[in-house]
Amino acid sequence: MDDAKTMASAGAQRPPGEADADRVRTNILEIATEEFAAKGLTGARIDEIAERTLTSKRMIYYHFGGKEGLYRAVLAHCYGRIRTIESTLDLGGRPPLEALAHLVRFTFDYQVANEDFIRLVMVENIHRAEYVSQMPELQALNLKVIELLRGICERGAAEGVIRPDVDPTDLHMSISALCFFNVANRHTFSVIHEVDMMSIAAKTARRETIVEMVLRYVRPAAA
Amino acid sequence: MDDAKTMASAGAQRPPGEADADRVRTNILEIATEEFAAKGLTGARIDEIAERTLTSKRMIYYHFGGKEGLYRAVLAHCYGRIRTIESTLDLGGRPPLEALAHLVRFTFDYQVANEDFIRLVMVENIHRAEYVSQMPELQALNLKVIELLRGICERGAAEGVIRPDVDPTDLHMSISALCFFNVANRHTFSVIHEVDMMSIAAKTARRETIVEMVLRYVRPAAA
Amino acid sequence: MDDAKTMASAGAQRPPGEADADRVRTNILEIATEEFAAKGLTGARIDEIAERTLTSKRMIYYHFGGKEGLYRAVLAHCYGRIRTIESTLDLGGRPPLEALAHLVRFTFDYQVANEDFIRLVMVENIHRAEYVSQMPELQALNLKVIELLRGICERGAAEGVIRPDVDPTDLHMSISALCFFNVANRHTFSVIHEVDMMSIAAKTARRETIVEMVLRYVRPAAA
Amino acid sequence: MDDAKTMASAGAQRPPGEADADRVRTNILEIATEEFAAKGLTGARIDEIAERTLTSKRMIYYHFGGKEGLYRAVLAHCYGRIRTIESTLDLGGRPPLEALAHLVRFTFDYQVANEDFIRLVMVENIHRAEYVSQMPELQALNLKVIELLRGICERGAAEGVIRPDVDPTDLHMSISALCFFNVANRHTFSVIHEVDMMSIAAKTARRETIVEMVLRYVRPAAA
DNA sequence: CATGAATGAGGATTCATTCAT
DNA sequence: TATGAATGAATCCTCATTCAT
Repeated sequence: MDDAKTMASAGAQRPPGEADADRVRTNILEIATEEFAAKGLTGARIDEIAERTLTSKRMIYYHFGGKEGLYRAVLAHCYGRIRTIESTLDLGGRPPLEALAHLVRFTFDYQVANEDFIRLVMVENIHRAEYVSQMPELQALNLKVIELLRGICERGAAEGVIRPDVDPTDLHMSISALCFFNVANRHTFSVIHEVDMMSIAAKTARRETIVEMVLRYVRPAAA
Repeated sequence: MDDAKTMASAGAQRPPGEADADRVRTNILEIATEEFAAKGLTGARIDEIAERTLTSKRMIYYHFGGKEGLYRAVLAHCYGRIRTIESTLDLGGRPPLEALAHLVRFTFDYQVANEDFIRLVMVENIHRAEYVSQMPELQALNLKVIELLRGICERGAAEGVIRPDVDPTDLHMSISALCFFNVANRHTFSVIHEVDMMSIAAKTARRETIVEMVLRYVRPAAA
Repeated sequence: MDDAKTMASAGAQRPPGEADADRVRTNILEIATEEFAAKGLTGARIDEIAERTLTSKRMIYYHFGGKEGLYRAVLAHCYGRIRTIESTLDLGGRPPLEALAHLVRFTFDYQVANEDFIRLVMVENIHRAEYVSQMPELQALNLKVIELLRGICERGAAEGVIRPDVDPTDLHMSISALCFFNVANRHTFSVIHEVDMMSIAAKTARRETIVEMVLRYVRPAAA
Repeated sequence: MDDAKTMASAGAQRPPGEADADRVRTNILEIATEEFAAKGLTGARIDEIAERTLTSKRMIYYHFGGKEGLYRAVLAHCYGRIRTIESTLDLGGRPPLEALAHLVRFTFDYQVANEDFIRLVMVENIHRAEYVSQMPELQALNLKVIELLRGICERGAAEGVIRPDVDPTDLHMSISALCFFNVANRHTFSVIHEVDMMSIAAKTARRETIVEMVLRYVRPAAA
């Protein structure tokens, strides 16, 4: 988020209003992400978004075309960020099971730290993925995480510490499911079951349950 | 629909208007469940619900007070149904691990068969459980499933086939998470990863992965 | 216009709000006719129309669906009126040429008296008949005037006072063109040519020119 | 477009910017004519005009002051063109009736070929000639056609082939009305009466009807 | 001359809810 | 209980025009 701003004040060889426009767009995008995450596509109000930005409602239409265009831009931005962040993951040197545990903890922590993103995915699923399906740049995003998991599985199978029949995509789904639920469904789950899911202790405990679950799942029966 | 009518006018010793009113309420509730599940609380339209109903918009206000009242009634009805259905589960005679596997498969199948309920839970989480928190009858619903799991865990621990430190609520969360994701996030996941999640084969495979994951998680290390 | 009102206060055996609703619709229609005729479809403002009616903007949407729906209703109403009015024309007893002259004068007078209708037709032509083409009830309106002209031509031909090769539709087009121009183009024509087209004298003179032109056109060369 | 550029930069002794400015003005004017003719003054969009232009929106404001200024310029340009074109008409040598027929055919053909102009006149009449009235250069444009008609009538009267009481302006109005209708009202007329007005055959037939009508109108009764 | 960005006032439309009968 | 009509406060969006560079 801050990158654009930093770059703008630094580089400055480019056309005049460009840096400003970028800042305006980024600003709108930030607020819109929060609003759409908080209230959904239908629940969010263009007026409220505009009010919270540094510019006017009119600029939302100028830069993003409308409510749907803004929502699409928010989706694109959020999905884009994961790719970027995933790239920072370095699992190279670790033994397979340790790498896997690290990946699970990373996923858990990322989702906990990015509730907005989780909620946007929920919102998009309420809309039956109607918008991401129409965004070619998001289809087959080919998240690096799948490749990482494939590498781990292959190395682990070679070393005999991971069952050879574990499917990377299926494994990713399990990890995602376990981590996602903790953020997405925490509100109803904690009310219905009267349990705490927000404290650091609860989160840590849950995270380790998930790590354990994943490791036990991939390990060969006799390992 | 017609069944309700038949039953109502047949079995009833009560004043005629009462059965009618019941039928009207049930009818509205069914349509509203579909609409709220399909479009969320903000996205659903009172006019559309009324139009699909056998009665008029006025009746929604008469019986449920308004949009929020109707939404609350829908939540109450859906959560109530789980309790009812859970009661039909008979795991008594089975050995612990078999009972657990059965419970997981039941949970998976129920969620697949009741997408509307899953989506309503998503919707409610988007609203940060604002409505279920205000419904005393839903708080501490004490779902029977927790008791079932506790029984399984205890019997399993006694028999040495389940680790003694498995927490029933934590286990329920894992099962729920794995099953829920399959319905809730199927739209985005299948688009992003270009995988099929809707075919019977895909569902069955996924279900067995989940069973496996849960069983491996609870079994003692050397079992 | 007044019919609905009259009937409503007279008949009164029907459901309660119906007469009122009719009056509301009629009122909106009247104002809308004026506004669309005065400023065109794009130029007219829903707010202004609403302000001039006895009800609110919301009612326009309730009864007519929107700006286009209202415009369509206005077109339907105006075209419908001609049919009705044409039916009052009684040319039966007159000799062909006299009947024709009468019809021309009637057309001229009707158009002069109904400038709004003329302007709506202009507006619709600016829109390339986009709306009337989509109104099945207006296509092949089968205006009675064509039948009247056909009758006149046939009788006239039989009596030898009208050329046998005059086509009724072509003749109608000529009459329409001559009358229409007088209302439709009066503003630019009178400015460009500095002539009066609004005085009663000017209108009468013009009307007789048109009658003359039409009669001379249909008469056999040697008649 | 490119021709203009070539010619401008080639033949010109003038300051280079001037030719450019001319080119820009002409380009804007052409596009604006199309847009105003297509959608009317209210319906046309400055943004759309600018987009279709080779330059930017700013230039419209620079050269024409705004939407109304541009519309005025378009009117001036179109009316100016008729005068120019009318001047090419040479009826001198022909006998009066032949000259008249020629003039009618010319008028008809010009209007068919210049639909944009016809539509602009319609648009201006929708605005009750509000703009042409305020353009001194258009008032009393003294179209040459009136003079031509006066000449024809006088010669014809002298020769006894045209009634002496035919008024040139009135005759012009009749010719205009008959020709104008064919272009202006073709959309509604062809829909309502289910007739073809666009084919070459239909146009030719209609043109000859008009010629006939005009000639019969001016000829002395016994001619 | 040229361009992208910005603006405020206006304009069409929708929504949950209530009223009259 | 039932129904069509009515309402006002939003809500999304568009337009002609101007500014900064």
